[in-house]
Amino acid sequence: MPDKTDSTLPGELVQFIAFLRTKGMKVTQERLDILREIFSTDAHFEAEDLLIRLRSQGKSVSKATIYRTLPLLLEAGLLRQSYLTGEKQTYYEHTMGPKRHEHLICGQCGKVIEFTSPGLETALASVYEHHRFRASRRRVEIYGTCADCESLTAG
Amino acid sequence: MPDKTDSTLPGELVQFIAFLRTKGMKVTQERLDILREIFSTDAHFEAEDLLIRLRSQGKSVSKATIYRTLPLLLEAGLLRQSYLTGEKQTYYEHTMGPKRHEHLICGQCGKVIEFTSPGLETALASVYEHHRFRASRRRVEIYGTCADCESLTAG
DNA sequence: TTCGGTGCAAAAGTTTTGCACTAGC
DNA sequence: GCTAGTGCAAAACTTTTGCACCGAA
Repeated sequence: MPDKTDSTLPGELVQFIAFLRTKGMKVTQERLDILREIFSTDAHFEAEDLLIRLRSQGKSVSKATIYRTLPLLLEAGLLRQSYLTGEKQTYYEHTMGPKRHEHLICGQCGKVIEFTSPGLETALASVYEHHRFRASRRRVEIYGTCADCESLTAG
Repeated sequence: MPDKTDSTLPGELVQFIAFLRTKGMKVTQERLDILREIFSTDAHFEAEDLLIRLRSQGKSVSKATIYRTLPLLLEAGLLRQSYLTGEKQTYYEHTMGPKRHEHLICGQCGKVIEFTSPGLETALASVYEHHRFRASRRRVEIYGTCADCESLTAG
């Protein structure tokens, strides 16, 4: 078995293992399986999704362990909660490094348009400075109607 | 009983009643009680809170009716979902006309700092234009550490 | 009078927890 | 070997739904 701290491992694995060691927690197979599965796609997901995906890979991780692991990943900064897809359950998405983007969400067709805006960065930076706030993560979601759906309605 | 469309009624009531009539739905005492209670404070709340608040006023509205009414208020644009306070249940807050604000949320002490930013408005307006997106509501939440907690940590 | 709305209670669905067993360290 | 972590199943909670009765239009 390769050394788990091998520098060729994906960054999120290294980060999670370091996080666990720092907190004196054990690096278990289940925790690594969950992390790997989460980072295997960019999709939003909920706890149940993760269970199904893991099962389909032959990994048998219990739902309880998933529910116990997700808060760890949030705390480690590897995961963030997302509320894009649904309104009832808790949805998650992994953090993929510094390339952050915001979302325009169409209430008609559900389409999610990602965008970045230098002007937004500037405006927020000045807000942080004014409030002496140290920002770590954020959620910018704009709900409305996309161009396609708008033209359908107008048509 | 005064005419429910009396122009001296609070705007949100007029708006809700108009919404109900437009959809051919009935203007019931329960629906009005729920709306009034929601607009009686600016606090975030969840369905259960609302039930307790209504009960304490002697209004007996069932939980089922609350759960059936909240989606109507969302659809009418009088309510929006908020995820500030908790991570599990669905939290709501009423929309209070045009005075919208964004939130800085301290992960240490839980403080919520509201802010507005003309620069942010400008940046978003240009994003909408670029994507020909018609925005109706939004959520801008920045998580991090407030100045007070930061100075405590820095010692 | 007539349906849509409400309350109640049961059901459905999500998340948490107690406990015995397993596996990292 | 010691203890944290896991799986299972039950519990705790939130939200939805079926049905009989009620009340707004």
